[in-house]
Amino acid sequence: MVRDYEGMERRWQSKWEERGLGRADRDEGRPKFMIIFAYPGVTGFLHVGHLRGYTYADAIGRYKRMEGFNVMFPVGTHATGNGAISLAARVSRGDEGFIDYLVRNGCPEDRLGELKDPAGAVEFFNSVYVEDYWKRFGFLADWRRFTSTVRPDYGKFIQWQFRKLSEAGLLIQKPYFSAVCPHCGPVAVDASETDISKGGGAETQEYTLLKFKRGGEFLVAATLRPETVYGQVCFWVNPDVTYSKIKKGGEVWIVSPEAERKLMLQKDGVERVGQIPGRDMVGWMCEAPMIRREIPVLPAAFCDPDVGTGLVTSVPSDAPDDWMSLAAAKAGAADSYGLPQELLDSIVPIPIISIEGYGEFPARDAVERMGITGPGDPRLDEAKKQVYKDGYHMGRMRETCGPFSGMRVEEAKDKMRQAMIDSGEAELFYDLTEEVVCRCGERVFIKRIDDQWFVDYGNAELTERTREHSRSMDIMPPEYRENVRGVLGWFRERACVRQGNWLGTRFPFDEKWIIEAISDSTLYPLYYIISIYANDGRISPENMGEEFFDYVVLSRGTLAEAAAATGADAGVLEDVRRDVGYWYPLDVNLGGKEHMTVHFPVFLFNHRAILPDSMQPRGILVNWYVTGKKDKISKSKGGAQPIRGAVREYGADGMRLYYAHVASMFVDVEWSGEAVEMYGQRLERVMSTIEEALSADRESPEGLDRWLASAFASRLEGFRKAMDRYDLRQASTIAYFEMLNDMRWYLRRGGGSRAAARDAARTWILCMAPVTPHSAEELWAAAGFEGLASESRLPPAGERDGAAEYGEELLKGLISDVAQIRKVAGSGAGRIIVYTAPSWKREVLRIAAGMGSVDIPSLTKACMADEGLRRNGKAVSEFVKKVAPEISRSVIDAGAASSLDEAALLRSAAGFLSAELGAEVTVLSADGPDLYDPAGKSRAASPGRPAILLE
RNA sequence: GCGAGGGUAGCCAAGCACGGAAACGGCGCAGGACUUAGGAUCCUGUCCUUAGCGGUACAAGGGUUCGAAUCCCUUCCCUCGCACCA
Repeated sequence: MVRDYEGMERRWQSKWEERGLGRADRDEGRPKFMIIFAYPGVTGFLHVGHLRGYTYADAIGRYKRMEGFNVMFPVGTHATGNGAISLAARVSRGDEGFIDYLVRNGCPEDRLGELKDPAGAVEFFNSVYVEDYWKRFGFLADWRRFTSTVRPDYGKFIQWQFRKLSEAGLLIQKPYFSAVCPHCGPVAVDASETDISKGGGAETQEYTLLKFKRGGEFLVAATLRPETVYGQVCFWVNPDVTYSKIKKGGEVWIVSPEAERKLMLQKDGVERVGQIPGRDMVGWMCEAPMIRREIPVLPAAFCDPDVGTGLVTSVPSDAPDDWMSLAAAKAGAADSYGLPQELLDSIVPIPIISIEGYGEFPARDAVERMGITGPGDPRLDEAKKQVYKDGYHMGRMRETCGPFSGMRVEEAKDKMRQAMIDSGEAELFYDLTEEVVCRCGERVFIKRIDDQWFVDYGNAELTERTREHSRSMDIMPPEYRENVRGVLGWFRERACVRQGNWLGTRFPFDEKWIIEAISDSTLYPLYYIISIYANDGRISPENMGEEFFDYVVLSRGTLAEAAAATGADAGVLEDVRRDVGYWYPLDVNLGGKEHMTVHFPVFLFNHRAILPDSMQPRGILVNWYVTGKKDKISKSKGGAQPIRGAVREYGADGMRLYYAHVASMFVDVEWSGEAVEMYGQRLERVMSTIEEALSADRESPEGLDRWLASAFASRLEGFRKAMDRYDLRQASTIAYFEMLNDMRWYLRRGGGSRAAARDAARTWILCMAPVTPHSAEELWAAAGFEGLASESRLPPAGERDGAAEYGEELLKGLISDVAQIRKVAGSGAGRIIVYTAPSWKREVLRIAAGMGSVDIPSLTKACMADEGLRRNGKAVSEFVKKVAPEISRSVIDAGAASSLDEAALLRSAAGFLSAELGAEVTVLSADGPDLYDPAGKSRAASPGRPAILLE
């Protein structure tokens, strides 16, 4: 049967909407449950991966609703930053590739104009997320509470958050080094290149500037390896570059013009006082820092004026470039400068670091291994990295390194740098590893920002209190529960504001700053409780000053005071306050694994820093990704399966089931359309089986209805347990596989009583409702059950019937055994004889069932006390030896096995068995008189495992 | 390097926090059923052996235990994070 997914989905979605199922209103008589997922950033279309986590949140919310909770599941978007700005800019300048991407994902061409404005882009995508993704997937969210971080009311909340952080003494100011465009202000340098047009792979490196004294001036070299200063033997200058002399703090420095420009952004009072060609510096002597030794200045072409300061100190022992250039200079490359040969000869490398696997000069070993022969070799870069990496992680300082001898390189590096900074021989300097160009076309540099604000997440008391609280939380997966404490521990100050062309909230203490993207998106679950009042106009942003939130969130002051201070209606204020008290704390914050090191820790910190004990979050749930064939199907690459097309093709329920069941929440899954299709078919089968069950109307074989009820009671119990620990996969296995098998067995066995089938179907459909709600409603309506499945309660736990379950297992086992035997025996049998266990064996099990713990000696003893059994002593003790361990391991349910009349059951099922096995089935009791048993099989018969003879 | 996680049958993937039946499922494959036909559906099988009850198995090797994929130790291999990116 081909179903019209979209029509069916829309039909039920509008029913839910009519009934207001997603709406969450305070109801003090009912327990509440509040769940959110970390809202997405507004940077374009989402892909099928994002819906994985969102679907989990909806399914959990639906389940809780069906268990009687008043559920709040709100949604929103995060538009802070420059995602929307750069998006708008790309549309404005007619970026073809980007516009093509938009159109491919379903953006109507006549709406492209709206996207030229960042605010328009935000609104456009807000609507895409809500209408095309979340509603289309059938989420029962409270749409009235939708909010976005760039809305004015949200901004008021964030400003309040920062006032409270300040109150708690957690806002601090100190200098900070950030990538900045001279026009646009601070930019994000990352692989997505949203702010920049070139250099997304660049990293910020911390150089140590080393000052080499010559007369009253300093030649300034930049190094990443301050630990190598003991190996300095000469100094490199590029003879073809004209260097700048700059004044810096009363000193005169010589650096490249590029470095001069960079230094002006990072140091105070830098100005140019002269110039000098590099050529003129060749042959100078200068005093190296730390070692205070005079070393010569030599020419080297590899000195790039745009890297560091364009001047380089030479440590040939550990720097492949230096090693090659020194060799070249000695071999005559420096001849034209008239340097005395004795001087060149006197320059000999000094071994300073010992690394396992290397000799006394790691640089020499590296170049030799790679077969590098000259200074211009491009592989020198790789050699450099290798030596650096090995040296840093495995090296130790040799005895040539004065007080640092014997130290591990990792440690010596910091100590030596600090020592030189303290003695005034060195300073720090930051630079990007490659050229970075802003979208506006300007070059991006690292700039010092003096009055940068930070949130002090390194605060020891806050850290401790936050860790303490995290211990009491429900955090999944369990590894993360442990790990999060570590993450909280290493968190330090975090820059929380920035300048430039950014969307976001103004920093309340200095309006030139805008609060950055993490800081404004971690306390926000709380705001969903309030956003509804702003959205429907009961409160306006003007009412939302500090006193407003102080009152409604922290219950500070009196209602009258709050009403007077805020200008808001007192009744409304009181409602908001009571709402907050009712809904908070948040029960589950669900987010992708990328949040583990940033969002979740800050989420915990902010709650702990600002809110009282009673409002601390209760749970965190982390979901892993859906990945593409090769790499992550990221938003920025745009190549992922668009959601619109996918949901049309596979159906919302098919995709929801795929997400829920394809793997545990805590592993990455590779997207596969085929797999989704499989789940669609699976769902189809479930539906048609339920439909078949609902239409059943015949008499079931004796006991089978009791079995069905018992089986579904057991499934329901398992389903609840799984859902209660948010194990959607296990729950789905039960609802879409195990229940299906049970029902199919029931029908196959000839079951079909109307009442029993409908009862089971009711439970079954309700178990489907969290993950595949549309299909569930469809079936619910077809069955004629009252109301909507989504607003029904899950039935209470049902009664189990051990004997009935045992009996059906017996039949399944028997069929399987016969098939096994047939397989190895070759041909099929004409007649099947089944021998049930003799009554004395059942008697043994009956005795065992009455005992607490069962072991061989005690069971044997107990059996021998029985006169009837004692007559059969030898066989009994043998049987006990075999069966006692199985009972104690609960392989066998002794109670059920002994109480069931197997012979009667098998005889009554003989017709069924004959049909199933395609052969006449005769049931005999192993202790019957005049037993027909030509092969002596009957001796093997035991309860639960009848003996079989194929003829 | 530091921190974390993992290696399960042809493939994907549960189980491992609380050790107890060759190890949930799915896909693939094989046989059968239903069919004009079937990529649809249903049944059965799918480590070796064998008329079902045996053997060997959960990266490799040791250990603890009556019993280990599950606990401990060693080795090999593979991911991920290391920050200002929701």
